[in-house]
Amino acid sequence: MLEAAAQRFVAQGYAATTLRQIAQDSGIKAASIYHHFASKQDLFVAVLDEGMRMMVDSFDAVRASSELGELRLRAYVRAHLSALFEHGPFTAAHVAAFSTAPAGVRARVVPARDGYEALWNELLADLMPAGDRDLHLLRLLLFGAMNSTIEWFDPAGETTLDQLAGLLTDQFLHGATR
Amino acid sequence: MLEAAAQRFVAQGYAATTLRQIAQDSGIKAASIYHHFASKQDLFVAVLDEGMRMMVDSFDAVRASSELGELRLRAYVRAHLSALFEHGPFTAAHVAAFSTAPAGVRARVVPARDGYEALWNELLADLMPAGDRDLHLLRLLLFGAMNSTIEWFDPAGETTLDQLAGLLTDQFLHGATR
DNA sequence: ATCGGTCCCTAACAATCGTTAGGTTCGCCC
DNA sequence: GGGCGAACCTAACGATTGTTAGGGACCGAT
Repeated sequence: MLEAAAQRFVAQGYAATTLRQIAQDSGIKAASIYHHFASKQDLFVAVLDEGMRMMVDSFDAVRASSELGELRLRAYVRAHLSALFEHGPFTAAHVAAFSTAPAGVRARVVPARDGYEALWNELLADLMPAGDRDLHLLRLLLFGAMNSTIEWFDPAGETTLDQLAGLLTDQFLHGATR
Repeated sequence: MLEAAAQRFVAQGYAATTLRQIAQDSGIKAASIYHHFASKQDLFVAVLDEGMRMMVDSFDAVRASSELGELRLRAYVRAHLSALFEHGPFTAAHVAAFSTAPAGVRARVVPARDGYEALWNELLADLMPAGDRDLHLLRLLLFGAMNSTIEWFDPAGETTLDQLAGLLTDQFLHGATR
């Protein structure tokens, strides 16, 4: 049921998604949702929290690997994309539907979000030390590029996720000109 | 009234925005909107089309300038950001609310959207000729980075729009490492 | 055998939505 | 000065929304 909800939230956003739609996708009736969640807001928060948990898990999995230097960043980018495209609709729901939720709901997800962003800030500070450039701003640009891929990238198309991760990492580190 | 509508669509998305809200912001009643637009969908399309028109205008203004090479790209990036932050909420509405609209409404705006994207594809092909790299993919990454700024950038903050345009251009062309 | 709890149902609630019908006011034009 | 259309109003429509009340079926434990 959580998965059906996530899929709807990805495709339609928070407000446009109906509890009756989610219920039908899950093979139950709308009122039955309230046996598992106290409100639509709670259901939404549960979906987004699950999505964020998966991103952190993906991140931690790379931490245990032994890649070095540039390949290391590439592995993290690949992990981020993997959570977005390969680990169910939860993470995609977080990225796509977060901004469509009312402010009150968004605030409940921000802490988990901040935690993940902090991981990336530390990662970039670790991989690209020294220099007066603003790593926080660069991280935001990287996130913008990575997260926007859900709007156009098709993992079943010509380009593979590995290739996309490679292109993203290479472009981020060395730019579009070679 | 179009402006009030755009502001609401930016902040809340399509589905969560009520005609009664837009009407109240405009100092009229909800039913009076129907004297200017045939439906909520038409109003939304009008807002997004206006936003896209402003982006194209911004783009064309740079075309008339005489910047060369790297500075030229930077001027285009600055123009894109300018449309996003300085030319009213229409362009921001397009970027932020497009994905929150039902598919039928989105389809009506796609042509104008495609036109603008084609301008950028030509621009990049012109500025960065030769090379087997996929300019279309790189353009999507650049758009992702640029458009995501509406979610966090504050033009009244420490960093100016000029600085942000510089950082974006530099990072896109030469990467985050120097 | 019966209790408690889980899971789901039907039926309905008040609220709010986009939209329509019909009327009023105002200024412009012949 | 009579007509006309633009701009706005009030009032209401049917549909849909999130949510609640109350009940039935099944389960394992007592």
